[in-house]
Amino acid sequence: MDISPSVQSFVFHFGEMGSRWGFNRTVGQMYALLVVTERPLSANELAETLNISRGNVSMGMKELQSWRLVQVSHIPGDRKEYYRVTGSIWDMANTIFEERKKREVDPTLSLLRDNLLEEPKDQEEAFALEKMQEIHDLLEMLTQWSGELQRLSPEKLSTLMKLGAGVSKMLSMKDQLFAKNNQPNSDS
Amino acid sequence: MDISPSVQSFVFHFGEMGSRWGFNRTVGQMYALLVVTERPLSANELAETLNISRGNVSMGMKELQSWRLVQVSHIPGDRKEYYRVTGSIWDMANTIFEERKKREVDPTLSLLRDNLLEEPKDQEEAFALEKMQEIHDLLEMLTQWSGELQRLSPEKLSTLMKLGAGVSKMLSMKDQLFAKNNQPNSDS
DNA sequence: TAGATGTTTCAGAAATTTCTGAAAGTTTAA
DNA sequence: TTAAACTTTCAGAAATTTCTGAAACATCTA
Repeated sequence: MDISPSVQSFVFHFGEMGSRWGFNRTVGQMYALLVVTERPLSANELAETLNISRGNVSMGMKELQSWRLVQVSHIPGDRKEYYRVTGSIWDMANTIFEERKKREVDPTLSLLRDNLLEEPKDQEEAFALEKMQEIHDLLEMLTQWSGELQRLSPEKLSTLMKLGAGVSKMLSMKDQLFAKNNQPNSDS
Repeated sequence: MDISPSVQSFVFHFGEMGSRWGFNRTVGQMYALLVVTERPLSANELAETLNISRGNVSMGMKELQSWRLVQVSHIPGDRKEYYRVTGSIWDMANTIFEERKKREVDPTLSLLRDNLLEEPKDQEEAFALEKMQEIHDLLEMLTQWSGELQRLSPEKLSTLMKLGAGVSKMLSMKDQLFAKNNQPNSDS
């Protein structure tokens, strides 16, 4: 398959960046190509277009499926498997965040929690545990926060974004509002 | 230097995770050790404690300094250089986000912007450009948003976090507030 | 059942990244 | 100026990751 120069630069760039997001160069390229291509592509098309081996494509698709970023689809009367991305760009970002959280943050939280059960034996250990506690709390905050964002629809999110420098403002609004009611808490 | 088992597990874990955050195993270990150690450590102490070469420590400190995560400090009457982390855990998270943005997101945005200047030649290219536009917009949103968060004090952030499932609720409040385009209204 | 058309697997080759340690460089002090 | 105490550099060794391609496997059809 031929690709235009801008698609090519996009694909190469995401190959390089891909490693930062948890997959290797060729997997990043395969994903990028699928993102910007409307119709599903066969493994052979991917291999030829990107100049990589058929086996590599097979492994890459397996990995992207394990990330829930790619699905298989079939064309009636054709035995080949065709691949396409799952969902929108927003879904893509959500999925990547979620998977990375599962793979990176969750194990870290679990290790920190285990360590925090110990009693410090001396001043040095107490300091270390204090720092671990801080990291733990920070990660929990981020986790909770990102969960919130994920549950928002893209439309709502966009509204939120457009508030621009307003997050801080929103906070004081919230204070104002709840000052007059009596529940500062919005648990459900 | 001797380290307790929990510190050891912390250090090893951050060594493994470190690569996800943009630095390699030993750099991750060095940083983790500095985070949980109150007093500054010399290069030799780092090398001995982590069983790595002196040269590696030198390179690692250089890298962590380029990330603005570590600073050099001196002890009067001692010619050695001692290293310690800069700022709080919150500062650490901010710095890492900021640096990663600079290294990963900014170049991507710039590439996307360049590509988006092109006129699509056919339907396929139009689709590709559309997707690139969506990614561009998403990244801009995230960039703006994270800028907001960074400007918040940890205290305010904590308030925001405690809103818990309230972000969505807050949004509708905001709609209510601005619907009439006048001052806040105390009904809920 | 054989053969055609596809996919997956995985040993080891290739590429890349990381690490070591010796040599070179720097700074201080006598 | 020399020496001592320290740091940095970098060639190439070691470790790790990625990729290939041939063989094994799967499925369908005649």
